[in-house]
Amino acid sequence: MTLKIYNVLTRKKEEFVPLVEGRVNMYVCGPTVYDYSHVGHAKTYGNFDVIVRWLRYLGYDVLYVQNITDVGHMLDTGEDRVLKKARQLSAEPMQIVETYMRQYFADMDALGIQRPDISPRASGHVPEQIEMIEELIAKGHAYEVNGSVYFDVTSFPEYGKLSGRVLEDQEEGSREAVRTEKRHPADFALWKKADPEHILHWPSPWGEGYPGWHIECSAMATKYLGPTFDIHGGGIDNIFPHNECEIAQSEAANDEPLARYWMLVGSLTLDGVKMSKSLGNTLTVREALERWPAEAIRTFILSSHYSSPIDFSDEAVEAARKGWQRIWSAVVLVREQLRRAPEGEISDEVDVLVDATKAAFTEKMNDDFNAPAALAVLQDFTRQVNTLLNEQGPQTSGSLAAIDQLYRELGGDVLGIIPDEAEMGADAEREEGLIRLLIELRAQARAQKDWATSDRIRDQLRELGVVLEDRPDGTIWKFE
RNA sequence: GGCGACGUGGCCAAGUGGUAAGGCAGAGGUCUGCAAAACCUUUAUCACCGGUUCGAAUCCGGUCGUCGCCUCCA
Repeated sequence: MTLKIYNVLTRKKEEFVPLVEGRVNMYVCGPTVYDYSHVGHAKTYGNFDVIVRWLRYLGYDVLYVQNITDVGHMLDTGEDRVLKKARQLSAEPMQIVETYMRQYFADMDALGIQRPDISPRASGHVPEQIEMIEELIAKGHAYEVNGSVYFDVTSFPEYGKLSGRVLEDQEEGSREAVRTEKRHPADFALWKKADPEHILHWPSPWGEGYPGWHIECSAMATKYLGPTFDIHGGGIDNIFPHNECEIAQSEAANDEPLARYWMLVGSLTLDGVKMSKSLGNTLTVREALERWPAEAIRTFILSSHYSSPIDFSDEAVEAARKGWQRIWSAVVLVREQLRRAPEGEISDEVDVLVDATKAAFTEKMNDDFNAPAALAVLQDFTRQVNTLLNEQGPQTSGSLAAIDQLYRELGGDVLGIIPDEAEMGADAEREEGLIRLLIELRAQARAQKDWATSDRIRDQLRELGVVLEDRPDGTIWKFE
């Protein structure tokens, strides 16, 4: 069974063949760190998180690079995003960058998104960027004007091959000052001369200045992954001009294809409207996490294919949360029963079920990382597990362990929606002991048909976020 | 105007040639001291029109509609 990936470059689903057997070099465009990350970031990096997890599950040795943009990303007013924020807060630009970069990692951590192997920062790779720009000038792909350097798009005939845009169709940009310097309206900045008030700047062969936005990705990808690597990812909204410019720069400088497979994820809208900094309708990851568990947000993100756009709304996330809860409840039940299960080998029935589930799940994920279909496999599995536990007496420890293991692998390691253990505080053991004690007392009350006491314990625990469920074989509990 | 997606049951969403996965919501039922959970049953011919084919949600053409990008955004 082989992995297939939809390659945006060829607009076809292709069999994945890495450059070096067993190894995957991968680059994903990262965020500009000048504000809190929002749920759009959660989708993009959550999607790639599962993609990387699946590649690793398949046994690939993955090197995952995701940049941090901390300089050069301009607003349409020509201002640097970071500098603008710094001025607003009367802070050092690098202070802003540091603050939001830490916050970005904290937010992604909270969502269970595994960190990239390398998170290179643009400001830390200025020499590499200058070097690439010099190479481009030397090869006739770039030219200098008044201390700024622009890429000459007419020198790269394949410009537009990713996004399908043709140069002649492009309308001219609106930045008058910039436009007059450029030979062609579609030419883009590799290096910008620093204005006197622009406090973030570096010396270069063309005077004091700073790198353009696109060049960082080309320079850093080349540095860490080589001139050609396996997968380049990012959000579909960056297909033009950013990704297109990356290809032009890298391929013009290195004389080699930049990436073999391009994977772009669909955008996220909020209540039907595209979330954007300029519109101000953003929902931050921290805000979302105050309302839903990380696993529920992940489940929502994974409930449609990575390449599709999704609409974030209370109802949609809530529906996903309930769907996730169903799976999680089954996991809790399995683990609870495992504590006191009779020793024994795995039953034939469970053995077959687990194998079939794994095979179905693998088939879906290998088909261009079809997480929603894989999730459905897990839902199907859950229904069968519930039936088994409810209607067929106690299962052996071998069977329960196999079921638990499958949840850990597919639900935990791959999809990241099944925690290893229920999240508990520092006094976890004491807390669990207290809950079990209360359950025991309640069992005594129930035996004496003292429903008042019994219900009081259940109701008050519920208020504390502990849900009790009475089953024929005893009471189980879980956090809400 | 150009480029690119998309339009599947009440909602979300898989499925890209052989008579429609899954989740949520709804209805009925089983179980239960009650509750919760779970399980069972139940709701679609795939925007519309035309074409190709023995056969299409799935391919081709057209119509209508939604969205993204073309300017900062993951």
